[in-house]
Formats: sequence, structure tokens, C-alpha cells
Amino acid sequence: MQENSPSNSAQGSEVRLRSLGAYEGNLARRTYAALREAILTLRYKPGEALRKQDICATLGVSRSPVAEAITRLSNEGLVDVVPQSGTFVARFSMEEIREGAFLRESIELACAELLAEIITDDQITELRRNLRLQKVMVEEGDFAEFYRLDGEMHDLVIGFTGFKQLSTIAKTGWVHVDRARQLILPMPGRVAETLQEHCDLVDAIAARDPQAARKAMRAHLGQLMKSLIPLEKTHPELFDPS
Amino acid sequence: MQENSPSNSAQGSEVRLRSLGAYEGNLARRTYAALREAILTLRYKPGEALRKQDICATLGVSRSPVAEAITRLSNEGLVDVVPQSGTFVARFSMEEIREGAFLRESIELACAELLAEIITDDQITELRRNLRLQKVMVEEGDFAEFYRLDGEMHDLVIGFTGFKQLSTIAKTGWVHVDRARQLILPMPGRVAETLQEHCDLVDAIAARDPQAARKAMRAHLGQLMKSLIPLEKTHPELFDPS
DNA sequence: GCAATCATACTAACATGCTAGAATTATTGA
DNA sequence: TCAATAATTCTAGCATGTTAGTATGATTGC
Repeated sequence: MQENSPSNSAQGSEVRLRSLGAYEGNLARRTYAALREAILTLRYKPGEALRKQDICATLGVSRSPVAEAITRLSNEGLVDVVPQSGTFVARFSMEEIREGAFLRESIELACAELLAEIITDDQITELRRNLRLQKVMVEEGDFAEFYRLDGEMHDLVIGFTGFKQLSTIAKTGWVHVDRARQLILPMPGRVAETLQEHCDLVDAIAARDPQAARKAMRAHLGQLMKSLIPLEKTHPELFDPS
Repeated sequence: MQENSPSNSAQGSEVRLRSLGAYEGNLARRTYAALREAILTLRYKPGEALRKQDICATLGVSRSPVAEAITRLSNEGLVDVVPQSGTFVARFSMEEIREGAFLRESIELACAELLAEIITDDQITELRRNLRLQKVMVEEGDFAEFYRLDGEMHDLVIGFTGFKQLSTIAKTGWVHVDRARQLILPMPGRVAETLQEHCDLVDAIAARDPQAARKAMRAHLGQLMKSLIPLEKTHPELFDPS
């Protein structure tokens, strides 16, 4: 039932998990981070079974930290645990993607609105600095770095409110969107528009106009969702039959 | 399998953890639920050390499920784990309370706004039914039930959007608010106002007026926060020194 | 050939032993 | 008297043994 994939042999030689040295925290946390990254970057494919033994061997740890990591991934909705049977990488679900996008929109709308009232000049400067770097990356065609800066900008917007955990929660809801987004990267035609949307957002916040900030943020996230919706038709095998 | 006998142990001290039979899921999940309830109801006091051995003995389980439960509570911010030292019930932090309230407000504002556009007549009926029950409870002075209906109404508002996980996330952010609210319950003078705020919110949604829904929701949650802020002065020992 | 049955090989979940490090107390030294 | 140090006793974290339940593949019966 969970059987997977013609041809796609990807045998053991392929490195799908980064060494734990790349992360920080205790073993369980690092194992979690390594697995999470592999899932989000689609090195583990939706529907695929996760073999604890292999993971233990690859990472050189015992089953305990791996089990804890999988529990956390399960809470996040990135894997499905079937009791006494197995653990599988969750398939995409447009429902969850929509929900994650709605959650993030809710949070960022509120943040943008709040920020438009309390943001400092230094913070505006930092946002504009990030924007300039984005512009450079678009010009140079470095999409990977552009998307990193994109994420950083959203983080800045949330972080400037002074709330510490909000960004983590926003990202948690965002994981499904992020994973799906891997399928449409890079989108050369879209980055220029995205950059413009980012500029509009920062302008609205800098102008201390809450309503405009809300509008800009909503337009921006709406555009992203529009690009994700076709995925269910173009990659049906990666989606939850629903 | 493991019979959980009416516990010997706990040398005369009060029962702070309900039997696992009251919950569902595997042992780890039930242990988590039992601990969480005890922390939220302040049967475990902020700052207090959590003794794994005692918990194991009381619940009649081994350290594994307890460890997993504590990890989850830690992710939720309800306990602080100090490596190689101990686990402590998190103290209140007005910062976290504000943040939880902001998160919930963000989500519920978005939901209220969305609902004002898509809500069905049946759903409005269900909200109004809940409101009538609330009114009865206010009249009868049954604050516990009123409080439960309050939570149920917020859940309905979120659930009517069709999103499945949103309510869980909203509640996760809300835990700190909920725990602090234990200190000010019951507030006989406040319930009547609260009921009125609930009516205003439902009226706005039923009138399909997104702006009014936003306003009503914001006013409602703002009132709650106002009642929480004094706690830091009246119960300083329960708060994180900040 | 094909369905029903049984044996095997998996898995998650739980229990428990062990280790290193932190907190606390006891002991020493001046 | 009091500071510094050593011993004891906690703990979280990790490794690993055990158990029960599921899926799969071979075997049997017809």
C-alpha cells in the first residue's frame, strides 16, 4: 500500500542525511533537525517508509534519539506513524498547505499591522538592507540565496514585534508550504514579482500604514498560494488521495 | 496491560495526576495529557521540580513514556528542562502570556473575518445555541460550565473555517494564558461582560460584517489581557523574574 | 490456478541498565 | 568563622533488551 516508486533506486550510496555535526543540541534534537531537513528538501520522498535502523546506522546513534526525533516530526505532521507497523513520510495535502498558509498569513498580517505602529527607524533600515540584497540576488540569478533572504525578511518582520516564539510557530505551520515550494523552485519569472511584493510590504510598514501593510502582506501570500495550487494536478503521486 | 491500582504510594500527599485511564492514546500520550492537565490546573506549581521517579510510580509506567511526555511539555514551554539537572514547571512569564494572546488573537481575528464571509446559517444557529447556554450558566452562576462553553465557542469559530489543525495551534499558544487565567477564576463581575462580548462577536459574524467581527474579537481578547496584567504584581512568586 | 492459512520478518512501544554532569551536602583547612 | 574542596546523590540523556502487533511471502488445500 505504501509501496513506492518505479526505477528510482537511490541506493544506499546516496547521502540523504547530513552529519549531526552540522546541527546543535542533544542527539535527539540534532537527529530531528537532520531528518526534518531531509524531508523538507524532498530527499525523503512523500509516502516513503522511514527505516529507523538505517537512520541509526547512518547517523551513528541508537534508537532512542531517532525515536524521539520521529515523535516530534509526527507532531509536526511531517511523518505518519502507524502503530506496530511503520513510519512514513507524509504525503502532501492541499488541505494542510492551505491551512499552513492561512496560519502564517494570520500571524504575519497581525505582525505587519502591529509593526506599522511600533517599528523603529533602525528596524526599517535593516529591512531595506535585506531588500537591497534580495535585489542583487535577483539580478545575479542566485535564487537559492534569494529564497534564504525571503525567509529572513519574514523572520525579521515577525521578530521585530518582540515576540520570541511566534516565528517558530509560524514556521511550524509553514513546513507543508515550504516542502511543496521545493517543487516549484526556482521560478525565474516569479522572483521579480516577489521582490516587488516585498518592497510594497516594507514600504507600507515604513509608511506606518497598518491597512496598507495588511493589504500588501495578503497580496504577497496570496500570490504564493496561487502558484502552489496547480501542484496537486502536476504531481498527484505526491499528494494524499483526498 | 498494566493495571493501575488505586495507588498506594505518594505517602499521603494529594492526588495530582488523574489515572491514565481517563485519557486515550498510547502511554506516552496519556502521560503527557495527565501531566499537562495537572500543570494547567496549577496542581503542579510554577517553579516546582518534576520528579520522574514519582511520576513513574504514581502512574505505574516506566521512564520512557514519562520522558517523552516531558519532552513534549518542554516543546510547549510548560516545563523547563535543565540538562543533567532537572525538570521544572515553567514559571509564568508575562512576555509569553502576551505572546500567546497575540497568537490567538491573530488566528481568531483571521478566522472571524473569514467566517463573516463564508459562515452558513446552520453554523450561526449553533453559535447562538452555545450563546444561549452561556446565558443560562451566567444566570445560574455555574462559572465552570460557562468557562467550558466559552472555550467551545472559540473552538467553533475556528473549526467553522474548515481548518483542522488550527484549533490545536491556537490552544498551544493559549496554554500560558489559560494557566494564568486559573488564578483569576471565577470572576463573577466579569462573566456578564464576557457574555456580552461573545454576543457582539457572534452578531458581527452573523451580520457577515468582517470588520465588525475583527473589532469585536479584538475587544474581547483585549479585555481578557487587561485582567491578566495585574497578576504579575499580585502573584510575583509565580512569575519569571524578568 | 486460486483462495485460505501459517511462518517469517518487519515495526512501534515500552522497560530498564548505564554514564556523565549538576546540585547539594559533608568535610577539610586556615 | 568561613571559604574551599571532596563525596554523595540527584538528574537527563543515551543504549539496548523485550513484547506485541502488522505486513508479507511461502505453503498448503481444493
